[in-house]
Amino acid sequence: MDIRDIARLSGYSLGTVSRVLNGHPNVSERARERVLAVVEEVGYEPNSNARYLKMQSHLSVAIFVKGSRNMLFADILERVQALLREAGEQPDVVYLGEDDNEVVHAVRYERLRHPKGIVFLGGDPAYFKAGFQRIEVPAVLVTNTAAGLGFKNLSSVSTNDVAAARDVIEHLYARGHRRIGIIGGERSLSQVGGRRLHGAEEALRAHGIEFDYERDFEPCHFAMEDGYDAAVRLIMRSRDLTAIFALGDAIAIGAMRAVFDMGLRIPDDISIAGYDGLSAGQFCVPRLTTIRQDTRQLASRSVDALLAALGGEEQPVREMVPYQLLNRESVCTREREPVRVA
Amino acid sequence: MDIRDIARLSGYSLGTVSRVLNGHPNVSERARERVLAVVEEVGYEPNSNARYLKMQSHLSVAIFVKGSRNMLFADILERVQALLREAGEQPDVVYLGEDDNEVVHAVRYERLRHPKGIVFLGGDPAYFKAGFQRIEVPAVLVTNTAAGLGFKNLSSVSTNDVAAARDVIEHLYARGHRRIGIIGGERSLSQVGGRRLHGAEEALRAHGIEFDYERDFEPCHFAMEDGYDAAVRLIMRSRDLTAIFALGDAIAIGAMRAVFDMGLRIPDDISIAGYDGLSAGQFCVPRLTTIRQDTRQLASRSVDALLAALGGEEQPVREMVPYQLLNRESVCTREREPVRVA
DNA sequence: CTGAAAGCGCTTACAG
DNA sequence: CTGAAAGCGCTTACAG
Repeated sequence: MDIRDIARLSGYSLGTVSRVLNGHPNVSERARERVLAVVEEVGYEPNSNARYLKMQSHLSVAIFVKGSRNMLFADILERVQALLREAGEQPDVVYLGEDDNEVVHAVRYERLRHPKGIVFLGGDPAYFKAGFQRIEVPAVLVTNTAAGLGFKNLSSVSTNDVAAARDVIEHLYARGHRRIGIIGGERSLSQVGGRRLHGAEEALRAHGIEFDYERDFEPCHFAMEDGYDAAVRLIMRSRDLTAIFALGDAIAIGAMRAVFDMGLRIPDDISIAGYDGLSAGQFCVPRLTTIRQDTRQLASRSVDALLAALGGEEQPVREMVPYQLLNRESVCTREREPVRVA
Repeated sequence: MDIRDIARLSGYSLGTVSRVLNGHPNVSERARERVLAVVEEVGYEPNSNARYLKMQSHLSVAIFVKGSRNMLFADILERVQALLREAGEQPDVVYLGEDDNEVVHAVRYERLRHPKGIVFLGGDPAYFKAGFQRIEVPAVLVTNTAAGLGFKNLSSVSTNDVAAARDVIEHLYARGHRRIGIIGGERSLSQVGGRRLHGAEEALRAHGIEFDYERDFEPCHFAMEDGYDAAVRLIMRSRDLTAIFALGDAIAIGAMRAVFDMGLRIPDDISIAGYDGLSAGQFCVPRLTTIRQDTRQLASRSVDALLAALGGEEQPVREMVPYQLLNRESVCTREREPVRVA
């Protein structure tokens, strides 16, 4: 069943059928109705390979997701897909490992399939800097920033990680915490973890506290297992910590269990703050105090930016979306230590 | 840069270049080397649309995932994708809502893209029964069974939900629990929830307990939020319950928080058992007692089955993969109630 | 508004 | 082992 059959069945030529199918203006109402009726009746679907071959492009947009078990991305992905579908796109999603180079994958994909646009859920600006000039279609980086990279076809929508991390530290500091440890991510400034770390360090310094990376920081992947191990290492090493800032909620949840297993209470012995606002955080005991990234806006602004670019808009968007500190139960106010007389 | 350029540059004809690219036997070693060298040098990548158009099919396999926030599926998906890639496939993943009809989507997709095979992560046999005859390529249903449907091109790899649920009840019963409530899923036998429910009911009956659906069952979606609400409703209604079997770990985690919020202790006042073996379960306090579905085997057996079918194997596989009851901390032994003298 | 024709970039019998 | 040719199912100038 191909377009020629529809032409035959409808009594019109192949060209006219194609025009109807593609919503071109120059077709009579009669022709349109007739063709559509036949299409409907026989359940015809155009062959996309022929279509894209002829049009020299893939009609679809590709979504690269960095880490299939990242719940934050799962959440955003769900919305991005729904939005894209509403806009008539049928997105392709490709999963990558947490440590994969998304830009290398995208370059290969673009050559192979010629998508009309790309969205990156997560990504490292360092990779973009190195290889993004090879990709030519509009793209948008979500949850990380493309500012300063200088690519006209790369938008970004993210949370202000530096400011949000600073807020977490302020929150902790205001509640009397002075010995604060941090777990998660790496020190690389191009990654989200690195920027959160940076914001935290700044806030600490503003209060006259120099953050000691050797003693009070443990890098780790964004997973519960890793958070657990990192928390154990950190606490064993720095026994006087009164609070831990986990750079992701999954990490925080693992850390909470670690603290419990070490016979310590949360938040009384050690307070814990997370980052992301995963829904799981509100089911923890105690509920996790954290930064809520606005997945709804992250998704909708990203799709808006991509659609605009697809529509011919030349100016990329570099947007930060509002976040919110969720003050829940895993952080307590620290009583001032009694002054000890020597 | 297309195949004609490669022909020109290599001094061979277009047909020979194509044969080299596709690994056909009838090409001289000289030609192969020369062509490959040129391809390498100019970085040529064949146009997949032209290729698939000509070959009348898409070279890839499609993966339909029912519910993008389902961590069990996320886990299986990761493995399935890796395995497929190792086998040289570049899978397409399509996300569906938890309540979508995956077969309708697959039929449409097949018409449009002609994948060479399909894997369904989750799915309702009732939908397959109604519409799967329209799909002609090999497919495999993961985590649910295709037995009894009679489709030669549909394999399935799943956990024996009936038996596993029965084991959960036995576990609870052996620890003295007699008043057991169940939350999650629906009563429809074709869905996994329904089958777990069925297994539980059977086990209870074997001990002379008739399960009261009106009083002791609360259906719900497989998410923490829903588990929370369902647990509240159930406990309010059936105050004498000593244990709750949540038909999914996400549900269980929500239920644990609900029990806590109602001022009850786990497992002392109410024991909770889950199903799935999500890694999050081991970070709960207390750690969740649950059924571990073997995601590794679920993934590898599914890919094996699909690859075999793609290779010409005509006999579909209908396989159950071993599961394991993880006896952790959320279920306690119930002391026998003291006999009350009237 | 409509039709006839060219051509997108490949693969694969068919000859040789 | 290699080349010339047909054709996969579409879209889109070009005429009319």
